[in-house]
Amino acid sequence: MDGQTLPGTTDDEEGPDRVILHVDMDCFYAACERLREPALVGEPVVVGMGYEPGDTIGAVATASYEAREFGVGSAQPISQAVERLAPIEFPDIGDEETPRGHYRPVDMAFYQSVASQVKEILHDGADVVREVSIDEAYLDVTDRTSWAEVVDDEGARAPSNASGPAGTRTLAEGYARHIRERIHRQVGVHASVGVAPNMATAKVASDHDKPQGLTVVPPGTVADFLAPLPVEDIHGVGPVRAGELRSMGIETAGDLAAFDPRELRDRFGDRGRELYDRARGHDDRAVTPRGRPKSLSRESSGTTSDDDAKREKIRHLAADVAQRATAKGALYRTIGIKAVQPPYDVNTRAKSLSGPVDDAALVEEVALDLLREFEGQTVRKLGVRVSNLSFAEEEQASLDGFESACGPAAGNDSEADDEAGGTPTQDESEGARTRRTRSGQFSLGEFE
DNA sequence: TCTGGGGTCCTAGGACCC
DNA sequence: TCTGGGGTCCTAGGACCC
Repeated sequence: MDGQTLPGTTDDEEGPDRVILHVDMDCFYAACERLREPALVGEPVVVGMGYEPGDTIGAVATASYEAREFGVGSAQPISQAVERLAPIEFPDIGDEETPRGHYRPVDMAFYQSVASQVKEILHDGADVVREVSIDEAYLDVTDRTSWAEVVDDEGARAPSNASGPAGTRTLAEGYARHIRERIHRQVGVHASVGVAPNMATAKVASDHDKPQGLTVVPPGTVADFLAPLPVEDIHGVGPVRAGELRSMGIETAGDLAAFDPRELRDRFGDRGRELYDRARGHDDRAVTPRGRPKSLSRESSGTTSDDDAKREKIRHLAADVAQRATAKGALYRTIGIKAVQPPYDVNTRAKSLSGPVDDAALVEEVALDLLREFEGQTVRKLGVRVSNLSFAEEEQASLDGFESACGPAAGNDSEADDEAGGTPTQDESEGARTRRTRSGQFSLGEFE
Protein backbone atom coordinates (compact mmCIF):
# COMPACT_ATOMS: atom_id res chain seq x y z
CA MET A 1 0.00 0.00 0.00
CA ASP A 2 2.60 2.51 1.05
CA GLY A 3 4.68 4.14 -1.61
CA GLN A 4 3.01 2.15 -4.36
CA THR A 5 1.75 3.96 -7.39
CA LEU A 6 -2.01 4.10 -7.33
CA PRO A 7 -3.77 2.68 -10.36
CA GLY A 8 -4.35 5.38 -12.91
CA THR A 9 -1.75 7.81 -11.60
CA THR A 10 1.39 6.83 -13.46
CA ASP A 11 4.11 9.32 -14.22
CA ASP A 12 3.00 9.54 -17.81
CA GLU A 13 -0.27 11.14 -16.98
CA GLU A 14 1.09 14.14 -15.14
CA GLY A 15 0.48 16.86 -17.68
CA PRO A 16 1.93 17.36 -21.14
CA ASP A 17 5.19 15.77 -22.20
CA ARG A 18 8.24 17.75 -21.19
CA VAL A 19 11.28 18.36 -23.37
CA ILE A 20 14.45 17.73 -21.37
CA LEU A 21 17.97 18.12 -22.72
CA HIS A 22 21.07 16.61 -21.21
CA VAL A 23 24.19 18.38 -22.46
CA ASP A 24 27.46 16.56 -21.91
CA MET A 25 30.73 18.06 -23.07
CA ASP A 26 33.03 15.66 -24.95
CA CYS A 27 36.38 15.00 -23.19
CA PHE A 28 36.01 18.42 -21.71
CA TYR A 29 39.42 18.94 -20.10
CA ALA A 30 41.23 17.68 -23.17
CA ALA A 31 39.03 19.87 -25.37
CA CYS A 32 39.97 22.89 -23.26
CA GLU A 33 43.67 22.09 -23.61
CA ARG A 34 43.25 21.92 -27.37
CA LEU A 35 41.52 25.26 -27.33
CA ARG A 36 44.65 27.03 -26.15
CA GLU A 37 47.06 24.62 -27.81
CA PRO A 38 45.68 23.71 -31.23
CA ALA A 39 48.69 21.50 -31.98
CA LEU A 40 47.05 18.92 -29.69
CA VAL A 41 44.05 18.53 -32.00
CA GLY A 42 43.95 14.97 -33.33
CA GLU A 43 46.66 13.82 -30.91
CA PRO A 44 46.31 11.43 -27.97
CA VAL A 45 45.96 13.75 -24.95
CA VAL A 46 45.68 12.75 -21.34
CA VAL A 47 44.84 15.23 -18.60
CA GLY A 48 45.70 14.16 -15.08
CA MET A 49 46.28 15.43 -11.59
CA GLY A 50 48.69 14.96 -8.80
CA TYR A 51 51.34 13.48 -11.02
CA GLU A 52 54.98 14.31 -11.61
CA PRO A 53 57.08 12.36 -14.11
CA GLY A 54 58.27 9.21 -12.37
CA ASP A 55 55.47 9.23 -9.79
CA THR A 56 53.26 6.27 -9.09
CA ILE A 57 50.29 8.26 -7.81
CA GLY A 58 47.84 10.35 -9.78
CA ALA A 59 44.91 9.40 -11.96
CA VAL A 60 43.60 10.22 -15.40
CA ALA A 61 40.93 12.92 -15.35
CA THR A 62 40.23 12.92 -19.08
CA ALA A 63 41.62 11.02 -22.03
CA SER A 64 40.98 12.14 -25.60
CA TYR A 65 39.41 9.61 -27.95
CA GLU A 66 42.78 9.20 -29.64
CA ALA A 67 44.30 8.29 -26.28
CA ARG A 68 41.51 5.81 -25.60
CA GLU A 69 42.62 3.91 -28.70
CA PHE A 70 45.73 3.03 -26.72
CA GLY A 71 43.74 1.68 -23.81
CA VAL A 72 43.88 4.83 -21.72
CA GLY A 73 40.77 5.75 -19.78
CA SER A 74 39.33 7.82 -16.96
CA ALA A 75 40.35 7.00 -13.38
CA GLN A 76 43.26 4.92 -14.59
CA PRO A 77 46.59 5.33 -12.76
CA ILE A 78 48.60 7.88 -14.69
CA SER A 79 51.71 5.75 -14.52
CA GLN A 80 49.87 3.20 -16.63
CA ALA A 81 48.55 5.78 -19.08
CA VAL A 82 52.07 7.14 -19.47
CA GLU A 83 53.37 3.68 -20.30
CA ARG A 84 50.72 3.10 -22.93
CA LEU A 85 51.35 6.43 -24.60
CA ALA A 86 55.15 6.27 -24.40
CA PRO A 87 57.05 8.17 -25.51
CA ILE A 88 54.77 10.78 -23.94
CA GLU A 89 55.41 14.50 -23.94
CA PHE A 90 55.20 16.54 -20.74
CA PRO A 91 54.89 20.31 -20.85
CA ASP A 92 58.16 22.18 -20.36
CA ILE A 93 60.27 19.09 -20.88
CA GLY A 94 62.29 18.98 -24.07
CA ASP A 95 62.05 15.72 -25.95
CA GLU A 96 63.93 14.85 -29.12
CA GLU A 97 61.76 11.86 -29.89
CA THR A 98 58.48 12.28 -31.68
CA PRO A 99 55.99 11.77 -28.89
CA ARG A 100 53.11 9.36 -29.22
CA GLY A 101 50.96 11.13 -26.66
CA HIS A 102 50.78 14.29 -24.59
CA TYR A 103 50.28 14.79 -20.87
CA ARG A 104 48.80 17.96 -19.41
CA PRO A 105 48.15 18.69 -15.74
CA VAL A 106 44.65 19.72 -14.71
CA ASP A 107 44.10 23.47 -14.81
CA MET A 108 40.68 23.94 -13.25
CA ALA A 109 40.73 27.73 -13.37
CA PHE A 110 41.06 27.64 -17.12
CA TYR A 111 38.43 24.93 -17.56
CA GLN A 112 36.05 26.93 -15.37
CA SER A 113 36.47 29.93 -17.62
CA VAL A 114 35.62 27.86 -20.68
CA ALA A 115 32.71 26.21 -18.86
CA SER A 116 31.23 29.55 -17.90
CA GLN A 117 31.02 30.47 -21.58
CA VAL A 118 29.17 27.23 -22.25
CA LYS A 119 26.86 27.75 -19.28
CA GLU A 120 25.99 31.17 -20.59
CA ILE A 121 24.69 29.61 -23.77
CA LEU A 122 22.75 27.00 -21.81
CA HIS A 123 21.08 29.57 -19.59
CA ASP A 124 20.26 31.60 -22.64
CA GLY A 125 18.58 28.57 -24.17
CA ALA A 126 16.50 27.40 -21.22
CA ASP A 127 14.52 28.78 -18.34
CA VAL A 128 15.68 26.07 -15.96
CA VAL A 129 19.21 24.67 -15.97
CA ARG A 130 20.65 22.16 -13.55
CA GLU A 131 24.41 22.21 -13.68
CA VAL A 132 25.53 18.76 -12.61
CA SER A 133 29.25 19.31 -12.94
CA ILE A 134 31.69 21.46 -14.83
CA ASP A 135 30.91 19.69 -18.09
CA GLU A 136 27.32 18.50 -17.75
CA ALA A 137 23.86 20.03 -17.38
CA TYR A 138 20.14 19.33 -17.71
CA LEU A 139 17.85 21.84 -19.41
CA ASP A 140 14.08 21.96 -19.30
CA VAL A 141 13.14 23.54 -22.61
CA THR A 142 9.46 22.61 -22.59
CA ASP A 143 8.47 26.26 -22.84
CA ARG A 144 10.90 26.97 -25.67
CA THR A 145 10.09 24.15 -28.06
CA SER A 146 7.92 21.03 -28.35
CA TRP A 147 7.62 17.50 -29.61
CA ALA A 148 5.66 18.69 -32.63
CA GLU A 149 6.80 17.18 -35.90
CA VAL A 150 8.44 19.36 -38.52
CA VAL A 151 6.41 19.56 -41.72
CA ASP A 152 7.19 21.26 -45.02
CA ASP A 153 4.90 23.47 -47.11
CA GLU A 154 3.02 20.50 -48.47
CA GLY A 155 2.53 19.12 -45.01
CA ALA A 156 5.03 16.31 -45.46
CA ARG A 157 7.04 15.15 -42.45
CA ALA A 158 10.79 15.35 -42.46
CA PRO A 159 12.93 12.38 -41.45
CA SER A 160 14.97 12.73 -38.26
CA ASN A 161 18.68 13.46 -38.58
CA ALA A 162 19.42 12.41 -35.04
CA SER A 163 20.37 9.05 -33.69
CA GLY A 164 17.89 7.22 -31.51
CA PRO A 165 14.38 5.97 -32.17
CA ALA A 166 12.87 9.16 -33.61
CA GLY A 167 11.56 8.48 -37.11
CA THR A 168 10.53 11.99 -37.93
CA ARG A 169 12.11 15.30 -37.11
CA THR A 170 10.63 17.31 -34.26
CA LEU A 171 10.99 20.91 -33.19
CA ALA A 172 12.83 19.60 -30.12
CA GLU A 173 15.46 17.99 -32.31
CA GLY A 174 16.09 21.25 -34.14
CA TYR A 175 16.26 23.16 -30.88
CA ALA A 176 18.80 20.78 -29.38
CA ARG A 177 20.88 20.86 -32.53
CA HIS A 178 20.86 24.63 -32.43
CA ILE A 179 22.20 24.70 -28.86
CA ARG A 180 24.83 22.10 -29.61
CA GLU A 181 26.07 23.98 -32.66
CA ARG A 182 26.08 27.27 -30.83
CA ILE A 183 28.39 25.83 -28.20
CA HIS A 184 30.82 24.71 -30.86
CA ARG A 185 30.64 27.91 -32.85
CA GLN A 186 31.01 30.30 -29.92
CA VAL A 187 33.22 28.39 -27.53
CA GLY A 188 35.01 25.93 -29.80
CA VAL A 189 34.34 22.73 -27.86
CA HIS A 190 32.02 19.87 -28.71
CA ALA A 191 29.04 18.58 -26.78
CA SER A 192 26.79 15.56 -27.02
CA VAL A 193 23.12 16.14 -26.38
CA GLY A 194 20.31 13.81 -25.38
CA VAL A 195 16.67 14.83 -25.78
CA ALA A 196 13.87 13.00 -23.99
CA PRO A 197 10.70 13.57 -21.94
CA ASN A 198 12.58 13.12 -18.64
CA MET A 199 16.01 13.54 -17.05
CA ALA A 200 16.98 9.90 -16.64
CA THR A 201 16.32 9.10 -20.29
CA ALA A 202 17.97 12.30 -21.54
CA LYS A 203 21.06 11.31 -19.59
CA VAL A 204 21.22 7.90 -21.23
CA ALA A 205 20.53 9.49 -24.61
CA SER A 206 23.43 11.97 -24.42
CA ASP A 207 25.76 9.05 -23.79
CA HIS A 208 24.37 7.05 -26.65
CA ASP A 209 26.27 8.58 -29.53
CA LYS A 210 29.38 10.34 -28.22
CA PRO A 211 31.23 12.38 -29.30
CA GLN A 212 29.34 15.18 -31.05
CA GLY A 213 26.17 13.15 -30.76
CA LEU A 214 22.54 14.14 -30.87
CA THR A 215 20.14 11.45 -29.72
CA VAL A 216 16.42 12.10 -29.63
CA VAL A 217 13.99 9.87 -27.74
CA PRO A 218 10.43 11.15 -28.26
CA PRO A 219 7.61 10.31 -25.84
CA GLY A 220 6.26 6.85 -26.51
CA THR A 221 9.61 5.47 -27.64
CA VAL A 222 11.36 5.59 -24.29
CA ALA A 223 10.87 2.05 -23.03
CA ASP A 224 11.80 0.51 -26.38
CA PHE A 225 14.87 2.70 -26.62
CA LEU A 226 16.11 1.67 -23.17
CA ALA A 227 15.20 -2.01 -23.29
CA PRO A 228 18.21 -3.41 -25.20
CA LEU A 229 20.83 -1.36 -23.31
CA PRO A 230 23.09 -3.08 -20.78
CA VAL A 231 21.89 -2.48 -17.27
CA GLU A 232 24.92 -0.41 -16.26
CA ASP A 233 23.95 2.23 -18.80
CA ILE A 234 21.27 3.28 -16.32
CA HIS A 235 22.31 6.14 -14.09
CA GLY A 236 22.78 4.73 -10.60
CA VAL A 237 23.94 1.27 -11.65
CA GLY A 238 27.65 0.92 -10.98
CA PRO A 239 29.86 -2.15 -10.86
CA VAL A 240 28.50 -3.46 -7.57
CA ARG A 241 24.80 -3.26 -8.38
CA ALA A 242 25.40 -4.39 -11.96
CA GLY A 243 27.01 -7.52 -10.56
CA GLU A 244 24.12 -8.12 -8.20
CA LEU A 245 21.58 -7.56 -10.96
CA ARG A 246 23.46 -9.96 -13.23
CA SER A 247 23.36 -12.58 -10.51
CA MET A 248 19.58 -12.18 -10.57
CA GLY A 249 19.56 -12.78 -14.31
CA ILE A 250 19.09 -9.11 -15.18
CA GLU A 251 21.35 -8.14 -18.07
CA THR A 252 19.53 -5.32 -19.82
CA ALA A 253 17.34 -2.37 -18.93
CA GLY A 254 14.50 -4.36 -20.46
CA ASP A 255 15.14 -7.26 -18.08
CA LEU A 256 15.09 -4.81 -15.19
CA ALA A 257 11.87 -3.19 -16.41
CA ALA A 258 10.22 -6.62 -16.58
CA PHE A 259 11.38 -7.71 -13.11
CA ASP A 260 9.19 -7.86 -10.01
CA PRO A 261 9.52 -4.40 -8.40
CA ARG A 262 8.81 -5.77 -4.92
CA GLU A 263 11.74 -8.12 -5.18
CA LEU A 264 13.96 -5.25 -6.32
CA ARG A 265 12.80 -3.24 -3.38
CA ASP A 266 13.60 -6.02 -0.95
CA ARG A 267 17.05 -6.35 -2.43
CA PHE A 268 18.04 -2.72 -2.97
CA GLY A 269 15.68 -0.70 -0.81
CA ASP A 270 14.33 2.53 -2.23
CA ARG A 271 17.07 2.49 -4.83
CA GLY A 272 15.64 -0.70 -6.25
CA ARG A 273 12.31 0.93 -6.92
CA GLU A 274 14.09 3.91 -8.44
CA LEU A 275 16.17 1.81 -10.79
CA TYR A 276 13.07 -0.08 -11.81
CA ASP A 277 11.31 3.17 -12.67
CA ARG A 278 14.32 4.48 -14.59
CA ALA A 279 14.57 1.31 -16.60
CA ARG A 280 10.95 1.72 -17.63
CA GLY A 281 11.61 5.30 -18.64
CA HIS A 282 9.62 6.72 -15.74
CA ASP A 283 11.15 9.74 -14.05
CA ASP A 284 9.05 12.67 -12.90
CA ARG A 285 11.84 14.63 -11.23
CA ALA A 286 11.65 18.29 -12.13
CA VAL A 287 14.77 20.00 -13.43
CA THR A 288 15.84 22.30 -10.60
CA PRO A 289 18.93 24.46 -10.27
CA ARG A 290 21.62 23.09 -8.01
CA GLY A 291 21.35 24.39 -4.47
CA ARG A 292 24.08 25.14 -2.01
CA PRO A 293 26.80 22.56 -1.43
CA LYS A 294 26.16 20.13 1.41
CA SER A 295 29.76 19.48 2.29
CA LEU A 296 33.24 20.68 1.45
CA SER A 297 36.29 18.47 1.60
CA ARG A 298 39.91 18.20 0.73
CA GLU A 299 42.00 15.06 0.54
CA SER A 300 45.45 14.07 -0.47
CA SER A 301 47.23 10.81 -1.16
CA GLY A 302 50.64 9.70 0.02
CA THR A 303 51.45 6.68 2.11
CA THR A 304 53.04 7.33 5.48
CA SER A 305 53.08 6.02 9.03
CA ASP A 306 54.90 9.03 10.43
CA ASP A 307 52.63 10.78 12.93
CA ASP A 308 54.19 14.20 12.50
CA ALA A 309 53.77 13.98 8.75
CA LYS A 310 50.15 12.95 9.17
CA ARG A 311 49.43 15.81 11.53
CA GLU A 312 51.12 18.24 9.20
CA LYS A 313 49.03 17.04 6.30
CA ILE A 314 45.83 17.27 8.33
CA ARG A 315 46.70 20.83 9.37
CA HIS A 316 47.21 21.73 5.77
CA LEU A 317 43.99 20.14 4.58
CA ALA A 318 42.04 21.67 7.48
CA ALA A 319 43.30 25.15 6.69
CA ASP A 320 42.41 24.66 3.06
CA VAL A 321 38.89 23.47 3.72
CA ALA A 322 38.24 26.21 6.27
CA GLN A 323 39.46 28.83 3.86
CA ARG A 324 37.23 27.51 1.12
CA ALA A 325 34.24 27.50 3.44
CA THR A 326 34.93 31.10 4.39
CA ALA A 327 35.22 32.07 0.75
CA LYS A 328 31.83 30.53 0.06
CA GLY A 329 30.24 32.06 3.12
CA ALA A 330 29.57 28.62 4.54
CA LEU A 331 29.19 27.79 8.23
CA TYR A 332 29.63 24.18 9.28
CA ARG A 333 28.40 22.19 12.22
CA THR A 334 30.23 18.93 11.56
CA ILE A 335 33.96 18.43 11.10
CA GLY A 336 35.36 15.12 9.97
CA ILE A 337 38.38 13.31 8.65
CA LYS A 338 38.96 10.42 6.33
CA ALA A 339 41.87 8.03 6.73
CA VAL A 340 42.42 5.41 4.07
CA GLN A 341 44.58 2.50 5.20
CA PRO A 342 46.22 -0.10 2.98
CA PRO A 343 45.08 -1.92 1.04
CA TYR A 344 42.05 0.34 0.72
CA ASP A 345 40.14 0.58 3.98
CA VAL A 346 38.23 3.81 4.11
CA ASN A 347 37.68 5.13 7.63
CA THR A 348 35.66 8.23 8.35
CA ARG A 349 35.33 9.97 11.70
CA ALA A 350 33.25 13.02 12.44
CA LYS A 351 32.21 15.24 15.26
CA SER A 352 29.25 17.58 15.37
CA LEU A 353 29.27 20.86 17.27
CA SER A 354 26.33 22.40 19.04
CA GLY A 355 26.04 25.18 16.49
CA PRO A 356 27.37 26.34 13.12
CA VAL A 357 30.78 27.98 13.02
CA ASP A 358 33.33 29.38 10.62
CA ASP A 359 36.49 28.78 12.57
CA ALA A 360 39.69 27.53 10.97
CA ALA A 361 41.41 26.88 14.32
CA LEU A 362 38.53 24.68 15.41
CA VAL A 363 38.62 22.68 12.18
CA GLU A 364 42.29 21.96 12.77
CA GLU A 365 41.77 21.13 16.43
CA VAL A 366 38.89 18.72 15.85
CA ALA A 367 40.57 17.12 12.84
CA LEU A 368 43.79 16.51 14.76
CA ASP A 369 41.79 15.12 17.64
CA LEU A 370 40.03 12.65 15.36
CA LEU A 371 43.35 11.71 13.79
CA ARG A 372 44.70 10.47 17.13
CA GLU A 373 42.88 7.18 16.67
CA PHE A 374 45.20 6.44 13.75
CA GLU A 375 48.43 7.18 15.58
CA GLY A 376 51.19 4.78 14.63
CA GLN A 377 49.17 3.37 11.76
CA THR A 378 49.93 3.53 8.06
CA VAL A 379 47.65 5.64 5.92
CA ARG A 380 47.69 6.06 2.17
CA LYS A 381 45.34 9.00 2.07
CA LEU A 382 44.02 11.62 4.46
CA GLY A 383 41.11 13.99 4.10
CA VAL A 384 39.26 16.70 5.99
CA ARG A 385 35.60 17.52 5.51
CA VAL A 386 33.13 20.02 6.86
CA SER A 387 29.43 19.32 6.51
CA ASN A 388 26.06 20.24 7.93
CA LEU A 389 26.52 23.51 6.11
CA SER A 390 24.52 26.66 6.44
CA PHE A 391 25.15 29.93 4.72
CA ALA A 392 26.05 33.32 6.03
CA GLU A 393 23.01 35.35 4.97
CA GLU A 394 20.49 32.82 6.25
CA GLU A 395 22.45 32.20 9.41
CA GLN A 396 22.97 35.89 10.05
CA ALA A 397 19.24 36.46 10.00
CA SER A 398 18.60 33.91 12.73
CA LEU A 399 21.54 35.20 14.73
CA ASP A 400 20.14 38.69 14.66
CA GLY A 401 17.00 37.26 16.16
CA PHE A 402 19.00 35.36 18.76
CA GLU A 403 20.93 38.45 19.75
CA SER A 404 17.96 40.72 20.15
CA ALA A 405 16.32 38.11 22.35
CA CYS A 406 19.35 37.43 24.54
CA GLY A 407 21.12 40.75 24.62
CA PRO A 408 24.38 41.86 23.05
CA ALA A 409 27.75 40.18 23.18
CA ALA A 410 28.36 41.51 26.71
CA GLY A 411 26.35 38.58 28.03
CA ASN A 412 28.85 36.09 26.71
CA ASP A 413 30.55 35.24 29.98
CA SER A 414 27.46 34.15 31.82
CA GLU A 415 26.33 32.21 28.78
CA ALA A 416 29.61 30.33 28.60
CA ASP A 417 29.40 29.61 32.31
CA ASP A 418 25.92 28.21 31.96
CA GLU A 419 27.06 25.95 29.22
CA ALA A 420 30.10 24.66 31.06
CA GLY A 421 28.37 24.25 34.39
CA GLY A 422 24.97 23.11 33.33
CA THR A 423 25.43 20.50 30.66
CA PRO A 424 28.76 18.77 30.94
CA THR A 425 27.59 16.00 28.66
CA GLN A 426 29.14 17.22 25.42
CA ASP A 427 32.73 18.17 24.85
CA GLU A 428 32.84 21.18 27.13
CA SER A 429 35.39 23.37 25.45
CA GLU A 430 33.67 23.01 22.14
CA GLY A 431 30.22 23.48 23.52
CA ALA A 432 31.19 26.72 25.21
CA ARG A 433 33.09 27.91 22.22
CA THR A 434 30.31 27.15 19.83
CA ARG A 435 27.81 28.84 22.03
CA ARG A 436 29.91 31.95 22.07
CA THR A 437 30.25 32.00 18.34
CA ARG A 438 26.50 31.71 18.14
CA SER A 439 26.27 35.19 19.56
CA GLY A 440 27.44 36.43 16.20
CA GLN A 441 31.19 36.14 16.61
CA PHE A 442 32.44 33.65 14.11
CA SER A 443 36.09 33.75 14.94
CA LEU A 444 37.67 31.91 17.80
CA GLY A 445 40.53 34.40 17.79
CA GLU A 446 38.40 37.19 19.08
CA PHE A 447 38.10 35.51 22.45
CA GLU A 448 41.59 34.25 23.04
C1' DT B 1 42.33 -1.48 -13.44
C1' DC B 2 44.42 -2.23 -7.03
C1' DT B 3 42.50 3.15 -6.82
C1' DG B 4 43.00 10.77 -7.49
C1' DG B 5 39.87 14.28 -5.76
C1' DG B 6 35.39 16.32 -4.90
C1' DG B 7 30.92 15.52 -4.32
C1' DT B 8 25.72 13.25 -3.50
C1' DC B 9 22.48 10.15 -1.51
C1' DC B 10 21.09 6.05 1.22
C1' DT B 11 21.26 2.78 5.07
C1' DA B 12 21.75 1.02 9.59
C1' DG B 13 22.54 1.08 14.41
C1' DG B 14 22.62 3.53 18.73
C1' DA B 15 21.36 7.36 21.81
C1' DC B 16 17.84 9.89 23.40
C1' DC B 17 13.22 11.72 23.95
C1' DC B 18 8.24 11.48 24.62
C1' DT C 1 9.30 -0.72 35.61
C1' DC C 2 11.91 -4.41 32.52
C1' DT C 3 9.10 -2.60 28.42
C1' DG C 4 5.56 -0.32 23.11
C1' DG C 5 6.02 2.73 19.32
C1' DG C 6 7.45 6.83 16.92
C1' DG C 7 10.64 10.41 15.86
C1' DT C 8 15.13 12.75 15.48
C1' DC C 9 19.95 13.24 15.59
C1' DC C 10 24.53 11.42 15.13
C1' DT C 11 28.13 8.44 13.29
C1' DA C 12 30.06 5.22 9.99
C1' DG C 13 30.10 2.98 5.86
C1' DG C 14 28.94 2.12 1.07
C1' DA C 15 27.60 2.89 -3.77
C1' DC C 16 27.77 5.93 -7.26
C1' DC C 17 28.82 10.00 -10.24
C1' DC C 18 32.00 13.20 -12.83
